[in-house]
Amino acid sequence: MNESQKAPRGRSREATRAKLLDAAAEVFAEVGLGEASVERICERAGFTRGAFYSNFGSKDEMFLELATVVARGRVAAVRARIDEVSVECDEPDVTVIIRALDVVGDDRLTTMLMNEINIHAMRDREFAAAYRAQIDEVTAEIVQLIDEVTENKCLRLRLPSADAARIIVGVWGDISSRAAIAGLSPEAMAKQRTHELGQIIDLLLER
Amino acid sequence: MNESQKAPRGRSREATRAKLLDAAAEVFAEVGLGEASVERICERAGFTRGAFYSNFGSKDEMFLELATVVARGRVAAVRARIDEVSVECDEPDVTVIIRALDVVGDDRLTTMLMNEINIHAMRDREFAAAYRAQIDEVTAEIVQLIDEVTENKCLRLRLPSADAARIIVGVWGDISSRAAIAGLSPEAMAKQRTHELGQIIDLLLER
DNA sequence: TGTACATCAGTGAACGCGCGTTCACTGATGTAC
DNA sequence: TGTACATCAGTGAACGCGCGTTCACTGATGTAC
Repeated sequence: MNESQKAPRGRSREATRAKLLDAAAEVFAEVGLGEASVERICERAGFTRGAFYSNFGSKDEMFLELATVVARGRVAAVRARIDEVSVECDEPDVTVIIRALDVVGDDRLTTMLMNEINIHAMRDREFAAAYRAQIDEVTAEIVQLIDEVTENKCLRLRLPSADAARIIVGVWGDISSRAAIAGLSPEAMAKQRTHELGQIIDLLLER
Repeated sequence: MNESQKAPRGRSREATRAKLLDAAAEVFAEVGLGEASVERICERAGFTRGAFYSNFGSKDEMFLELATVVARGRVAAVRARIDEVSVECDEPDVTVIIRALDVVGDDRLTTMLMNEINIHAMRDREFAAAYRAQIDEVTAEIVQLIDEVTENKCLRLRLPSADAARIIVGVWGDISSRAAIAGLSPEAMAKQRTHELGQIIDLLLER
């Protein structure tokens, strides 16, 4: 409260950066890195192009920063969700895994942005290395979650949990992409995801 | 032989179109639709920009045509490969499915192009409809193949073959993407794909 | 077969628009006395 | 508390480059006689 009364310089600069990054996330998702103009990003954020270059070195540099922020955010979101879910039900069910993956904000636009980041990683070896590290972190979280759940419920996997996690993360991405292409509503998207992830988890479990 | 002696007008025009499409496939894969310049495509194909606009209405129009050609080619390749494999061994093994999927030319660049097409489908509803139809065709081929193999070998699936095919196609795409990001050599890529697809197929089979 | 003409695929110069980027400036915020 | 100055986040005009697209032209190929 009393922090926002004055809005000190550093704070408002941070806010500008954040607004520009948010706007860029949308525009990059909508039209891709190449077609996204700095003008369009700034317009959406409510600033002029000067503000952009006062905060970022170039369009590409900003894309890399955004990609890092998004990837870190994703790791944090999954981590937070896992803690939350673990607290909610101290005797976790298998569906906990699904719920943990149903990260907030994993909608059409986010899927498109993730795909854009993904393909950029294919094109830029240096960026790819950093990006893979982030993916590995997410996967590691899922591994831990799987181990926790299977142990608690005395379930057995048909594959090492690392492989299982990799498959789940991969299928998760594929489901999101197909849902985005199909133009499903957020609810339909969530339902489909739950169903298909459920199938995969069933497959992964020993009968 | 005697066909190429004269190279009649229609023929050479077709060849020009094909060269431009091939070059475009590479450039779109390398840098994406937005960053790909008509100049760069023409340079690689060995033509001037005039030739481009003599053959295609615009850059976007060409991208759509390319996407259609690639998708059709993919359907044809899987179909051909399936026939080929079926003929080779009249008592097919499960690995037949894997071999059928290891379509020729499914390398780094193709994966990047497929991802580019994929994300374009997320952005363009009309194109998405046509694209989904092509994917469904590929999936239908896989369904048939799975049915054939499982019947011949008296194997049982833990899921309806339609779901199994969808999972296989999805995982296949995910594996290709990760391999492209990891910058694996074609051989390493193929090996990884075989291994991971093998895992999935094992999961799908009743023990 | 040879000649005159028609066709048209591909050339390359030109256009003008929009882009990424720069920079001199402004005015709100923070500081010193 | 009030005043004078310093700072610097964001403004907006300007630049020039490269792009997508156009079009008058060329010369190789095909056709008619």
